Formats: sequence, structure tokens, C-alpha cells
Amino acid sequence: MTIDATAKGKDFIRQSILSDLSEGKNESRVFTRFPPEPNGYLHIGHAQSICLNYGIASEFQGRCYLRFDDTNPTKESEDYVDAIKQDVLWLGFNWQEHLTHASDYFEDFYNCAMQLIEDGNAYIDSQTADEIKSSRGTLNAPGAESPYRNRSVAENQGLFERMRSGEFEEGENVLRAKIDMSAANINLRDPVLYRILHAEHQRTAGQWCIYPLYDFAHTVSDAIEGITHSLCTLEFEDHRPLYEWILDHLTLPHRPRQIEFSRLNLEHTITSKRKLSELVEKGLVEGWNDPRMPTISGMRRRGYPASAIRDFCKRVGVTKKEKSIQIAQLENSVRQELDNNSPRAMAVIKPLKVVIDNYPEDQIESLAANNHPKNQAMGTRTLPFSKEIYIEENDFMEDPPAKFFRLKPGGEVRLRFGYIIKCEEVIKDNNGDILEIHCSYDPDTKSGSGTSKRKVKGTIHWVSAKQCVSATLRLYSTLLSAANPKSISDLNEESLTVVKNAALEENLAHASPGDRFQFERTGYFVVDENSLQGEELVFNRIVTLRDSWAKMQKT
RNA sequence: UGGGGUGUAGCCAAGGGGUAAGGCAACGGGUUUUGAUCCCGUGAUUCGCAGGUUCGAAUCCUGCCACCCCAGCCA
Repeated sequence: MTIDATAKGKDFIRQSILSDLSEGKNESRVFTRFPPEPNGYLHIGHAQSICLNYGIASEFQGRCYLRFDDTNPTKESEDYVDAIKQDVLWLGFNWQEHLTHASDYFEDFYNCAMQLIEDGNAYIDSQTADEIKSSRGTLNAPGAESPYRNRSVAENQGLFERMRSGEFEEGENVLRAKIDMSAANINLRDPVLYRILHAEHQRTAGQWCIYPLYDFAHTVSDAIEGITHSLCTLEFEDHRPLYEWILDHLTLPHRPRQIEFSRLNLEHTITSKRKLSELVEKGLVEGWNDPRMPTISGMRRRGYPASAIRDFCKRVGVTKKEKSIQIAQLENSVRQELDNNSPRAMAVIKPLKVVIDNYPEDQIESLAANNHPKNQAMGTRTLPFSKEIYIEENDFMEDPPAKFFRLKPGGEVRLRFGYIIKCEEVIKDNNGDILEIHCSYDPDTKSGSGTSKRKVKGTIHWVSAKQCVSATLRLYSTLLSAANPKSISDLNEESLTVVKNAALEENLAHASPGDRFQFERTGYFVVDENSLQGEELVFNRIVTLRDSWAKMQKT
């Protein structure tokens, strides 16, 4: 495999990598990294970053590190680490031996900090957090220098050593870079590099009580690992000058380059770890992997194939423009994948009994059905047909509108893979509610028999009343009503509809968790991961089929 | 009113002086024993706006406008 060196049509990041390569930078290496903080679950936005970083590494024959950015022990935990690894693997990417943690470099960070101190580029500030905050200035006014800014190198060294050895309380001292309190870019106004945190770290336990902040730890980690292109989101654009400053003032083995791209926003969803965890904590969803969540684990449980998520990220592209992608875009990727690879099955969501009066009382006939209309390799299965069947309640209308191609009084319809039936009588209870439909069937119209030239406009799905299995169906729609939700306050009340006693063809009785099917004419469904075999089957609706009839009805 | 960014169709997105790719959506039509899939067709006299340079500008220059981000000892 060789590197595709044409820049045409590629996103701006790949174009600049190509240009760096053509200039002979980084000994022709391309190293990237995906650096999640283990303080929550990965979501669709992370998926884009994962696809970008691992995609680039593989296209350029480089490597991509999975680096846990674990510099804040008060917010992080090892539980998230496992979930994150699982999600990356499931998405189809592998870090191989390049699994690292910022905490692997704590000693290096400390030495780098000492180097800054020795060179007079950093100092210990003994102001309180409030004092630091109020002397930082504002967007329009410069900040004021700390009274501790000109401590001697020796004093700073001593203080920093004492910070490390645990002599101070949290907040008593911090290490600050000595840059420029009047810089227009606030990140350059003597940013804090290290703070004291008497907290147990998930990996280094009680070994440290000082922890580096993002800008310092992230930059040095990139340089240590030899990352050539450090890709992050737009909000870090302002931090790039600090990133460069750190690289400029330290002796490091490599010189990474930071490039920023816009984050992926999806309509009707929220991708903020804070808000997602709020949904979880308030019990508004089942958990991080609730099928309505935009988390990778949620989408996995919902039944979205990993390949569909990758395809979606690829179609959406990488730019610096703020984007808000329509759900239809994601659903398109999901449907495309599922249409190709899902075996078909018949399932009646809301059963309505149909009795075929002229069909022999105890006869059960086996009908052959293709598992996929185009892919013969997916084989066939057998469907039992008998006198009593269930059809979808909304496939019958007593007084239908024009162009209703389904069952109506006196009308005919084809049963998928079966016969043409005609509605002879509608049986109702005292309230006028429909109890069952009586039909006749035409024995000469059996599917595939070739004896019938007759055609009817409509074909509906069905299930044999005695030979079917009952299941619970969970029908999902967006969690939030607003297209661009700002908070989790406008929850969609109908984001989950639970349907009990749906009637499925009996072949589905032994489906296993994770198995995906297209229920013909209704949608794609997956067996929920908690669905127990032998007990009630639970299916999650992944996505509906496109429905031009429903669309017609609306207009 | 400081600094950093971004503006091409409803949503994404190519295009980087030679006369607006593609995808999603929408809308028409065809095929169909899934109103699915599939196939065909329909959109920008114009690229945030206004000037300028040029034979020629979405692309270069100037000015303006709109929107986003930044004042954590979070990442």
C-alpha cells in the first residue's frame, strides 16, 4: 500500500499533512493521537475525532496513540477507561501497542516544569485563586502582574520541590508560566501550569499531589510521543500560541503541530459530557448506553452498525465551519448499511386478527420466503400459513382515503410470500371497535407458483396466529425536541414507546442479543443486549424504513 | 469596544483567477409480491454584503455585516 499523495478533494487537514510531507517534515512520519479524558463516555463527536485520527494514521502509514488524558484525578475514574477502550475497538480501530496515559509522563512534566523555572520562564504564585482571577484582567483590559512574579530561580525551585513533597494545602501555591500579563490572548497572561491536588489518582495513587493542567500536559505529551499532527477542536485555537510557547521554551525531542477543526453537532442531540451525565444522573435515561443517547455505547445498543457511523463521519467531512447535521444524514448511513446486510423478517407491531373463511380448518402450509430480496446468498426460510393470521392494524381501513393500497372492505391485498386475500366481513364489538376481519383467499395466487397472472396493488406483512412469538418492541425517536437544544429541558415525551405483545414470525424466537433484522415494511430492529433467551424477547427499533405513504398522508 | 475563528442551496461539502463537483433532504417520474431498495429527472445567472483589480473573481485587494470561541487552580 502506498500513500495517496493527491490533495484534490481531501479535507484541509489531510492537505496540510500532505504539504508537510512534501516539505520533508518529521522525517516523513505521521503520528496522531486520540486523547480522551476518562471522565465520561464517548459520543458521536468523539467518533468523528477517532475516525479522523485513526483514519489519517492508517492512510499515511503512521500510528495513532490512544492516550488517556488523566491529569485531573478529582474528575476521572478507571471505569471510564474500560468503556472508552471498548468503544474505540467496537468502532473498528486499534491502538495496538500505542496505549498511553498522560500520567505515564508525570515525572517528565515535573522535569519540564523545573526547566522552565531554571530558565526564568515560570514562577510559583502564592496568590489565592480569587486574586489570580481578579488580576487576570478582562477581554478589554490587561491583567496585573503577580507580586510573586519576580521570585528568584532558587526560591521558585525550592517552592516547587516543596509543592511536590506535599508541604502545602490545595490552593496555596501554583506554578505559572511567565509570559505576558497584558497579552491580548488571555491564555498567555501567565497561565497556571501546575496546581496542588491532594487527591488519589486512579493510576499513580498517592504518588503525586501536584498535577499539571491541560495546556502543559497535553503539549509535552504530544512532544514526547512524537505526535506530528495534534488535531483538536476549534475552542483550542486560542491555546495554540501557548502550545507553541511551551514548545519554544522546552528542550523536547519533537515538534508537534496543532490543527483545529470544528466539532460535529447533530440536530436534536446534545454532546456535552456534562449534560449527558446529567441525563444519566437524573434518571431521565436508562444510562450512558440508553439507545436514545448519542454515546457510542448508546448507538451500539440502539443497533447502529459501526460501519454506518464511520460512513456518516466520512460523509460529513472535516472543516472549520460550525456545523449542525440533520438526523436524516445519520439515518441515511444507517439505513444503507442495514439494507444491504440485514435479513428480512415479518413482525406485526399492532396485531389485527384475520380469519380466512375458505381455508381448511387445521391446515398448516409452509411458504418459502427470501431472507433478502436482492442477496440470494442470504438464503430462504419457511413461513407457516394457516386459517388465522395477524396483520398490522393500520393495514386495514374501513373507510380509506384514495390510493390506500392495503386491505379495505371488499378489497384485495397480497399477503407477502402468500396468497391474495379479499376482505369479506368486518366483525365489531358493541362499542363499534373492530374485533377481526373475515376474508377469503384465492388458492391460485400462491407466491411463486406461477399459476396466477393476477396482480394486486398492495402487499402486506402478516404472521400465523398460532405459530408466532410475542415480543416487546421499543420504538425510539429523538430524545430532545428542539433541533438545536441548548439544555436538556425540552425532553421529547415520545422518545420511547414500548409496545407489548407484538407478533413476530416464529423464526425469530431464537434470535440472539445484537442480531439485526429488517421487519418488512416497518423498520430495522435489533435484539436488545438485555433480552433474555427463553423469556420475553425485546427488540429495539434502530430506524424506520422510509415511508412515502406516511409522507403523503401528512400533506 | 481586545484577541482568535467562520460565512458556497434547507443541511453538509468540493472548488484556491477561466465561467459553481458530490452527498443528505425536498419534489416529479419509472421498476417493485416491502408505499422499502433500486433507477431516472428537477435545483445557485451565483458563492455574507459593498466596492476595487482583471479580458475574466466564489477564488486577489479594501471596507463592512453576521455568527461562534476565549477572562477554570476543567479538558
